Amino acid sequence: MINEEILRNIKKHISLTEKETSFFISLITAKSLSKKALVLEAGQDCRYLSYVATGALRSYYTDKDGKESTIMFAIADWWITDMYCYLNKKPAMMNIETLEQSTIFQISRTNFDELLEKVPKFEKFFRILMQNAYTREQLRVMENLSSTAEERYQSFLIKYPQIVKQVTQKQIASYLGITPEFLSTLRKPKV
Amino acid sequence: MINEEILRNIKKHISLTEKETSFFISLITAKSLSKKALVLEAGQDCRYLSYVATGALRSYYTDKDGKESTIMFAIADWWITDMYCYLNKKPAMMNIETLEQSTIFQISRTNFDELLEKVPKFEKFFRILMQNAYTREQLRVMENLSSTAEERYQSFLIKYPQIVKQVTQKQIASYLGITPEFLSTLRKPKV
DNA sequence: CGAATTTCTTAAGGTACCTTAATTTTTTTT
DNA sequence: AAAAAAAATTAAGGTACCTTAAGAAATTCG
Repeated sequence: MINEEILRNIKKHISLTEKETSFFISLITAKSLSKKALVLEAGQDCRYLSYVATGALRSYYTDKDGKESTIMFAIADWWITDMYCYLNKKPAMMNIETLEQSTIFQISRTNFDELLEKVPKFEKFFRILMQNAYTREQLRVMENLSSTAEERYQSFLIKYPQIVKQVTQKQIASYLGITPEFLSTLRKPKV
Repeated sequence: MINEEILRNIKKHISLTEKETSFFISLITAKSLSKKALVLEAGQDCRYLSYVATGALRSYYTDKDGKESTIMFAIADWWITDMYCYLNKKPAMMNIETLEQSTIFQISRTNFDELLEKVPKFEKFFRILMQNAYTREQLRVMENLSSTAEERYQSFLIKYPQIVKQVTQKQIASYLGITPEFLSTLRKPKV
Protein backbone atom coordinates (compact mmCIF):
# COMPACT_ATOMS: atom_id res chain seq x y z
CA MET A 1 0.00 0.00 0.00
CA ILE A 2 1.26 3.43 -0.90
CA ASN A 3 0.43 4.93 2.50
CA GLU A 4 3.43 3.05 3.81
CA GLU A 5 5.82 5.73 2.65
CA ILE A 6 4.29 8.62 4.53
CA LEU A 7 3.82 6.52 7.65
CA ARG A 8 7.43 5.46 7.60
CA ASN A 9 8.39 9.14 7.29
CA ILE A 10 6.38 9.97 10.40
CA LYS A 11 7.54 6.97 12.37
CA LYS A 12 11.11 8.14 11.94
CA HIS A 13 10.36 10.64 14.69
CA ILE A 14 7.28 9.53 16.63
CA SER A 15 5.47 6.22 17.15
CA LEU A 16 1.74 5.92 16.59
CA THR A 17 -0.92 3.55 17.87
CA GLU A 18 -3.18 1.86 15.32
CA LYS A 19 -5.95 4.28 16.21
CA GLU A 20 -3.74 7.31 15.73
CA THR A 21 -2.47 5.89 12.48
CA SER A 22 -5.91 5.41 11.03
CA PHE A 23 -7.00 8.82 12.27
CA PHE A 24 -4.03 10.37 10.52
CA ILE A 25 -4.78 8.44 7.35
CA SER A 26 -8.36 9.70 7.47
CA LEU A 27 -7.07 13.28 7.36
CA ILE A 28 -4.93 12.99 4.26
CA THR A 29 -5.79 12.74 0.58
CA ALA A 30 -3.76 11.07 -2.13
CA LYS A 31 -3.34 12.75 -5.50
CA SER A 32 -1.80 11.55 -8.68
CA LEU A 33 -0.50 14.36 -10.85
CA SER A 34 0.85 14.58 -14.35
CA LYS A 35 3.95 16.54 -15.25
CA LYS A 36 3.69 20.34 -15.13
CA ALA A 37 0.60 20.28 -12.93
CA LEU A 38 0.11 23.41 -10.83
CA VAL A 39 -0.30 22.33 -7.21
CA LEU A 40 -0.45 25.87 -5.84
CA GLU A 41 -0.90 29.16 -7.63
CA ALA A 42 0.40 32.46 -6.25
CA GLY A 43 -2.44 34.63 -4.99
CA GLN A 44 -4.66 31.68 -4.06
CA ASP A 45 -5.28 30.42 -0.56
CA CYS A 46 -2.58 27.89 0.30
CA ARG A 47 -4.79 25.17 1.76
CA TYR A 48 -2.49 22.16 1.64
CA LEU A 49 0.72 20.80 2.98
CA SER A 50 1.98 18.08 0.62
CA TYR A 51 4.12 15.02 1.14
CA VAL A 52 5.78 13.70 -2.02
CA ALA A 53 5.49 9.92 -2.33
CA THR A 54 6.93 9.71 -5.85
CA GLY A 55 8.04 12.25 -8.43
CA ALA A 56 9.32 15.79 -7.95
CA LEU A 57 7.84 19.20 -7.14
CA ARG A 58 9.26 22.69 -7.15
CA SER A 59 8.13 25.87 -5.41
CA TYR A 60 9.11 29.15 -6.97
CA TYR A 61 8.51 32.84 -6.68
CA THR A 62 7.87 35.01 -9.71
CA ASP A 63 8.93 38.63 -9.24
CA LYS A 64 7.49 41.75 -10.84
CA ASP A 65 9.70 41.32 -13.92
CA GLY A 66 8.60 37.73 -14.38
CA LYS A 67 11.89 36.29 -13.15
CA GLU A 68 11.47 32.96 -11.37
CA SER A 69 13.39 32.02 -8.23
CA THR A 70 13.21 28.43 -7.09
CA ILE A 71 12.57 28.31 -3.37
CA MET A 72 12.79 24.57 -2.96
CA PHE A 73 12.66 21.21 -4.67
CA ALA A 74 10.76 18.33 -3.11
CA ILE A 75 11.45 14.80 -4.28
CA ALA A 76 10.28 11.52 -2.74
CA ASP A 77 9.92 11.68 1.04
CA TRP A 78 9.96 15.51 1.24
CA TRP A 79 7.22 17.81 2.46
CA ILE A 80 6.40 21.03 0.60
CA THR A 81 4.08 24.02 0.76
CA ASP A 82 4.23 27.80 0.95
CA MET A 83 4.65 27.40 4.70
CA TYR A 84 4.24 31.03 5.67
CA CYS A 85 0.95 31.32 3.80
CA TYR A 86 -0.29 27.87 4.82
CA LEU A 87 0.15 28.64 8.49
CA ASN A 88 -0.94 32.26 8.42
CA LYS A 89 -3.82 31.96 5.97
CA LYS A 90 -2.25 34.49 3.63
CA PRO A 91 -2.59 34.34 -0.16
CA ALA A 92 0.25 32.24 -1.55
CA MET A 93 3.38 34.07 -2.65
CA MET A 94 4.76 31.05 -4.45
CA ASN A 95 3.73 28.68 -7.16
CA ILE A 96 4.23 24.96 -6.75
CA GLU A 97 4.38 22.68 -9.76
CA THR A 98 5.21 19.08 -10.53
CA LEU A 99 8.40 18.50 -12.52
CA GLU A 100 7.36 15.00 -13.50
CA GLN A 101 4.42 12.63 -12.96
CA SER A 102 4.06 12.55 -9.16
CA THR A 103 2.03 11.06 -6.35
CA ILE A 104 1.47 13.20 -3.29
CA PHE A 105 -0.48 13.14 -0.02
CA GLN A 106 -2.06 16.33 1.16
CA ILE A 107 -3.31 17.53 4.51
CA SER A 108 -5.55 20.57 4.60
CA ARG A 109 -4.94 23.37 7.08
CA THR A 110 -8.15 22.49 8.91
CA ASN A 111 -7.13 18.86 9.26
CA PHE A 112 -3.63 19.91 10.24
CA ASP A 113 -5.03 21.96 13.12
CA GLU A 114 -7.29 19.11 14.13
CA LEU A 115 -4.44 16.63 14.00
CA LEU A 116 -2.25 18.71 16.29
CA GLU A 117 -5.09 19.25 18.69
CA LYS A 118 -6.28 15.65 18.89
CA VAL A 119 -2.90 13.92 18.68
CA PRO A 120 -0.40 16.25 20.40
CA LYS A 121 2.32 13.77 19.59
CA PHE A 122 2.31 15.35 16.17
CA GLU A 123 3.58 18.56 17.74
CA LYS A 124 6.86 16.75 18.16
CA PHE A 125 6.82 15.50 14.61
CA PHE A 126 6.23 18.92 13.17
CA ARG A 127 8.63 20.52 15.62
CA ILE A 128 11.34 18.32 14.14
CA LEU A 129 10.14 18.93 10.60
CA MET A 130 10.21 22.71 11.10
CA GLN A 131 13.53 22.48 12.89
CA ASN A 132 15.11 20.65 9.98
CA ALA A 133 13.58 23.05 7.50
CA TYR A 134 14.82 26.02 9.52
CA THR A 135 18.39 24.81 9.84
CA ARG A 136 18.43 23.88 6.15
CA GLU A 137 17.31 27.37 5.13
CA GLN A 138 19.73 29.02 7.51
CA LEU A 139 22.59 27.06 6.03
CA ARG A 140 21.45 28.11 2.60
CA VAL A 141 21.43 31.77 3.62
CA MET A 142 24.91 31.31 5.05
CA GLU A 143 26.19 29.75 1.85
CA ASN A 144 24.49 32.34 -0.33
CA LEU A 145 26.17 35.11 1.62
CA SER A 146 29.62 33.62 1.80
CA SER A 147 30.20 31.62 -1.39
CA THR A 148 30.55 32.27 -5.10
CA ALA A 149 28.07 30.84 -7.59
CA GLU A 150 30.55 28.17 -8.56
CA GLU A 151 31.03 27.03 -4.97
CA ARG A 152 27.28 26.96 -4.41
CA TYR A 153 26.79 24.85 -7.51
CA GLN A 154 29.43 22.34 -6.44
CA SER A 155 27.89 22.20 -3.00
CA PHE A 156 24.45 21.60 -4.49
CA LEU A 157 25.75 18.68 -6.53
CA ILE A 158 27.18 17.08 -3.41
CA LYS A 159 24.25 17.84 -1.12
CA TYR A 160 21.42 16.85 -3.47
CA PRO A 161 22.68 14.24 -5.95
CA GLN A 162 19.22 12.78 -6.37
CA ILE A 163 17.61 16.14 -7.11
CA VAL A 164 20.30 16.81 -9.70
CA LYS A 165 19.06 13.76 -11.58
CA GLN A 166 15.45 14.93 -11.57
CA VAL A 167 15.58 18.62 -12.44
CA THR A 168 16.95 20.73 -15.29
CA GLN A 169 19.96 23.01 -15.08
CA LYS A 170 17.71 25.95 -15.67
CA GLN A 171 15.88 25.07 -12.46
CA ILE A 172 19.10 24.54 -10.52
CA ALA A 173 20.31 27.94 -11.77
CA SER A 174 17.15 29.59 -10.49
CA TYR A 175 17.64 27.85 -7.12
CA LEU A 176 21.21 29.15 -6.94
CA GLY A 177 20.19 32.65 -7.97
CA ILE A 178 22.09 32.75 -11.25
CA THR A 179 21.13 32.64 -14.94
CA PRO A 180 21.18 29.34 -16.85
CA GLU A 181 23.72 30.95 -19.23
CA PHE A 182 26.10 31.64 -16.39
CA LEU A 183 25.64 28.17 -14.92
CA SER A 184 26.53 26.81 -18.32
CA THR A 185 29.87 28.65 -18.30
CA LEU A 186 30.56 27.34 -14.79
CA ARG A 187 30.01 23.79 -15.95
CA LYS A 188 32.31 24.15 -18.90
CA PRO A 189 35.64 22.42 -18.24
CA LYS A 190 38.35 25.03 -17.92
CA VAL A 191 41.05 24.95 -20.62
CA MET B 1 11.40 40.13 38.35
CA ILE B 2 13.30 39.78 35.12
CA ASN B 3 12.02 36.26 34.46
CA GLU B 4 8.74 37.86 33.53
CA GLU B 5 9.96 38.61 30.03
CA ILE B 6 10.82 35.10 29.02
CA LEU B 7 7.66 33.71 30.61
CA ARG B 8 5.53 36.16 28.72
CA ASN B 9 7.28 35.09 25.54
CA ILE B 10 6.39 31.47 26.22
CA LYS B 11 2.84 32.21 27.32
CA LYS B 12 2.18 33.81 23.97
CA HIS B 13 1.89 30.28 22.63
CA ILE B 14 1.26 27.87 25.49
CA SER B 15 -0.08 28.16 29.04
CA LEU B 16 1.85 26.73 31.96
CA THR B 17 0.85 25.59 35.43
CA GLU B 18 2.79 26.98 38.38
CA LYS B 19 4.66 23.74 38.66
CA GLU B 20 5.63 23.74 35.00
CA THR B 21 6.65 27.36 35.28
CA SER B 22 8.97 26.77 38.18
CA PHE B 23 10.37 23.66 36.54
CA PHE B 24 11.14 25.68 33.43
CA ILE B 25 12.73 28.44 35.52
CA SER B 26 14.91 25.84 37.22
CA LEU B 27 16.30 24.83 33.84
CA ILE B 28 17.42 28.24 32.67
CA THR B 29 20.32 30.45 33.69
CA ALA B 30 20.49 34.23 33.54
CA LYS B 31 23.62 35.94 32.30
CA SER B 32 24.60 39.55 32.22
CA LEU B 33 27.06 40.36 29.49
CA SER B 34 29.12 43.39 28.59
CA LYS B 35 29.41 44.68 25.05
CA LYS B 36 31.48 42.60 22.60
CA ALA B 37 31.23 39.47 24.73
CA LEU B 38 31.61 36.21 22.82
CA VAL B 39 28.60 34.02 23.62
CA LEU B 40 29.56 31.26 21.20
CA GLU B 41 32.80 30.62 19.39
CA ALA B 42 33.00 28.74 16.08
CA GLY B 43 34.51 25.30 16.56
CA GLN B 44 33.25 24.93 20.13
CA ASP B 45 30.33 22.80 21.23
CA CYS B 46 27.18 24.89 20.97
CA ARG B 47 25.66 24.04 24.33
CA TYR B 48 23.11 26.83 24.76
CA LEU B 49 20.00 28.28 23.30
CA SER B 50 19.70 31.91 24.40
CA TYR B 51 16.74 34.19 24.93
CA VAL B 52 17.57 37.90 24.84
CA ALA B 53 15.91 39.82 27.67
CA THR B 54 17.69 43.11 27.01
CA GLY B 55 20.41 44.23 24.61
CA ALA B 56 21.38 42.85 21.22
CA LEU B 57 23.27 39.83 19.89
CA ARG B 58 24.51 38.86 16.47
CA SER B 59 25.43 35.49 14.99
CA TYR B 60 27.88 35.48 12.11
CA TYR B 61 29.90 33.13 9.98
CA THR B 62 33.52 33.81 9.13
CA ASP B 63 34.63 32.27 5.84
CA LYS B 64 38.09 31.06 4.82
CA ASP B 65 39.10 34.56 3.72
CA GLY B 66 38.01 36.06 7.02
CA LYS B 67 34.91 37.69 5.55
CA GLU B 68 32.04 37.88 8.05
CA SER B 69 28.42 37.18 7.12
CA THR B 70 25.76 38.08 9.66
CA ILE B 71 23.30 35.22 9.96
CA MET B 72 20.92 36.91 12.38
CA PHE B 73 20.42 39.68 14.88
CA ALA B 74 18.61 39.02 18.15
CA ILE B 75 17.28 41.94 20.15
CA ALA B 76 14.92 41.87 23.15
CA ASP B 77 12.46 38.97 23.06
CA TRP B 78 14.32 36.98 20.38
CA TRP B 79 15.90 33.54 20.69
CA ILE B 80 19.31 32.82 19.20
CA THR B 81 21.82 30.01 18.81
CA ASP B 82 23.63 28.10 16.08
CA MET B 83 20.52 25.93 15.82
CA TYR B 84 21.94 23.25 13.55
CA CYS B 85 24.90 22.65 15.83
CA TYR B 86 22.90 22.99 19.05
CA LEU B 87 20.45 20.30 17.96
CA ASN B 88 22.91 18.00 16.26
CA LYS B 89 25.80 18.32 18.70
CA LYS B 90 28.14 19.51 15.98
CA PRO B 91 30.95 22.02 16.55
CA ALA B 92 29.57 25.52 16.04
CA MET B 93 29.93 27.04 12.58
CA MET B 94 29.02 30.50 13.79
CA ASN B 95 30.16 33.00 16.34
CA ILE B 96 27.65 34.79 18.51
CA GLU B 97 28.55 38.09 20.16
CA THR B 98 26.82 40.84 22.09
CA LEU B 99 26.54 44.18 20.31
CA GLU B 100 25.84 46.04 23.54
CA GLN B 101 25.48 45.28 27.24
CA SER B 102 22.87 42.49 27.34
CA THR B 103 20.94 40.21 29.65
CA ILE B 104 20.14 36.75 28.38
CA PHE B 105 18.61 33.50 29.61
CA GLN B 106 20.16 30.26 28.50
CA ILE B 107 18.94 26.70 28.35
CA SER B 108 21.49 23.96 27.88
CA ARG B 109 20.93 21.18 25.37
CA THR B 110 20.58 18.66 28.19
CA ASN B 111 17.94 20.75 29.91
CA PHE B 112 16.22 21.40 26.59
CA ASP B 113 15.88 17.66 26.03
CA GLU B 114 14.66 17.16 29.55
CA LEU B 115 12.14 19.98 29.22
CA LEU B 116 10.61 18.53 26.06
CA GLU B 117 10.45 15.09 27.59
CA LYS B 118 8.91 16.09 30.91
CA VAL B 119 6.66 18.89 29.67
CA PRO B 120 5.53 17.87 26.18
CA LYS B 121 3.58 21.11 25.95
CA PHE B 122 6.90 22.69 25.10
CA GLU B 123 6.91 20.69 21.87
CA LYS B 124 4.18 23.03 20.70
CA PHE B 125 6.09 26.08 21.84
CA PHE B 126 9.21 25.06 19.99
CA ARG B 127 7.22 23.88 16.99
CA ILE B 128 5.92 27.41 16.65
CA LEU B 129 9.32 28.92 17.33
CA MET B 130 10.94 26.76 14.64
CA GLN B 131 8.04 27.39 12.28
CA ASN B 132 8.47 31.14 12.58
CA ALA B 133 12.21 30.85 12.20
CA TYR B 134 11.79 28.65 9.12
CA THR B 135 9.33 30.93 7.36
CA ARG B 136 11.47 33.96 8.20
CA GLU B 137 14.56 32.34 6.68
CA GLN B 138 12.64 31.17 3.64
CA LEU B 139 11.40 34.68 3.01
CA ARG B 140 14.94 35.92 3.33
CA VAL B 141 16.16 33.41 0.75
CA MET B 142 13.32 34.49 -1.53
CA GLU B 143 14.23 38.13 -1.19
CA ASN B 144 17.95 37.47 -1.62
CA LEU B 145 17.25 35.63 -4.86
CA SER B 146 14.78 38.08 -6.34
CA SER B 147 15.79 41.57 -5.18
CA THR B 148 18.65 43.98 -5.66
CA ALA B 149 20.79 45.09 -2.72
CA GLU B 150 18.97 48.41 -2.61
CA GLU B 151 15.56 46.73 -2.39
CA ARG B 152 16.78 44.40 0.33
CA TYR B 153 18.12 47.32 2.33
CA GLN B 154 14.83 49.22 2.10
CA SER B 155 12.95 46.11 3.09
CA PHE B 156 15.26 45.60 6.07
CA LEU B 157 14.60 49.15 7.28
CA ILE B 158 10.87 48.53 7.16
CA LYS B 159 10.91 45.04 8.60
CA TYR B 160 13.34 45.63 11.46
CA PRO B 161 13.17 49.30 12.50
CA GLN B 162 14.25 48.47 16.05
CA ILE B 163 17.27 46.47 14.94
CA VAL B 164 18.30 49.36 12.69
CA LYS B 165 18.60 51.51 15.81
CA GLN B 166 20.81 49.01 17.61
CA VAL B 167 23.34 47.86 15.02
CA THR B 168 25.90 49.52 12.75
CA GLN B 169 25.63 49.85 8.99
CA LYS B 170 28.61 47.60 8.63
CA GLN B 171 26.64 44.86 10.37
CA ILE B 172 23.54 45.49 8.28
CA ALA B 173 25.70 45.31 5.15
CA SER B 174 27.07 41.94 6.22
CA TYR B 175 23.50 40.73 6.85
CA LEU B 176 22.47 41.84 3.37
CA GLY B 177 25.53 40.28 1.75
CA ILE B 178 27.10 43.51 0.52
CA THR B 179 30.13 45.59 1.52
CA PRO B 180 29.74 48.57 3.85
CA GLU B 181 31.17 50.75 1.06
CA PHE B 182 28.44 49.74 -1.32
CA LEU B 183 25.74 50.19 1.31
CA SER B 184 27.07 53.67 1.81
CA THR B 185 26.56 54.51 -1.86
CA LEU B 186 23.02 53.11 -1.69
CA ARG B 187 22.20 55.36 1.24
CA LYS B 188 23.49 58.45 -0.49
CA PRO B 189 20.58 60.58 -1.74
CA LYS B 190 20.50 60.50 -5.52
CA VAL B 191 21.04 64.03 -6.84
C1' DC C 1 38.27 65.36 28.20
C1' DG C 2 41.60 63.78 24.67
C1' DA C 3 43.54 59.79 22.20
C1' DA C 4 42.63 55.72 19.99
C1' DT C 5 39.74 52.95 17.53
C1' DT C 6 36.06 51.99 14.68
C1' DT C 7 32.66 53.33 11.39
C1' DC C 8 31.20 55.82 7.47
C1' DT C 9 31.97 58.07 3.15
C1' DT C 10 33.91 58.94 -1.37
C1' DA C 11 36.08 57.62 -5.50
C1' DA C 12 38.74 54.97 -9.08
C1' DG C 13 39.47 50.78 -11.14
C1' DG C 14 38.15 45.75 -11.33
C1' DT C 15 35.33 41.36 -11.63
C1' DA C 16 31.45 38.17 -11.12
C1' DC C 17 27.57 37.67 -13.09
C1' DC C 18 23.79 39.55 -16.38
C1' DT C 19 21.51 40.56 -20.98
C1' DT C 20 20.71 39.63 -25.50
C1' DA C 21 20.88 36.78 -29.27
C1' DA C 22 22.01 33.08 -32.19
C1' DT C 23 23.05 28.00 -32.60
C1' DT C 24 22.95 23.30 -31.04
C1' DT C 25 21.13 19.64 -28.35
C1' DT C 26 17.61 17.36 -25.90
C1' DT C 27 12.95 16.44 -24.76
C1' DT C 28 8.14 16.44 -25.67
C1' DT C 29 4.29 15.95 -28.52
C1' DT C 30 1.82 14.37 -32.51
C1' DA D 1 9.67 9.18 -36.64
C1' DA D 2 8.94 13.98 -37.68
C1' DA D 3 7.81 18.40 -35.93
C1' DA D 4 7.67 21.45 -32.25
C1' DA D 5 9.15 23.10 -28.02
C1' DA D 6 12.24 23.56 -24.41
C1' DA D 7 16.87 23.37 -22.60
C1' DA D 8 21.69 24.03 -23.01
C1' DT D 9 25.68 26.24 -25.00
C1' DT D 10 28.51 30.03 -26.70
C1' DA D 11 29.85 34.66 -27.12
C1' DA D 12 29.89 39.84 -27.00
C1' DG D 13 28.86 43.71 -24.51
C1' DG D 14 26.96 45.60 -20.07
C1' DT D 15 26.12 46.51 -14.99
C1' DA D 16 25.76 45.66 -10.01
C1' DC D 17 28.60 45.20 -6.74
C1' DC D 18 33.65 44.54 -5.09
C1' DT D 19 38.50 46.03 -3.86
C1' DT D 20 41.62 49.22 -2.39
C1' DA D 21 42.70 53.40 -0.37
C1' DA D 22 42.36 57.60 1.98
C1' DG D 23 39.97 61.12 4.70
C1' DA D 24 36.03 62.50 7.77
C1' DA D 25 32.90 61.46 11.38
C1' DA D 26 31.42 59.00 15.27
C1' DT D 27 32.22 56.10 19.16
C1' DT D 28 34.93 54.01 22.76
C1' DC D 29 37.93 54.16 26.43
C1' DG D 30 41.67 55.54 29.43
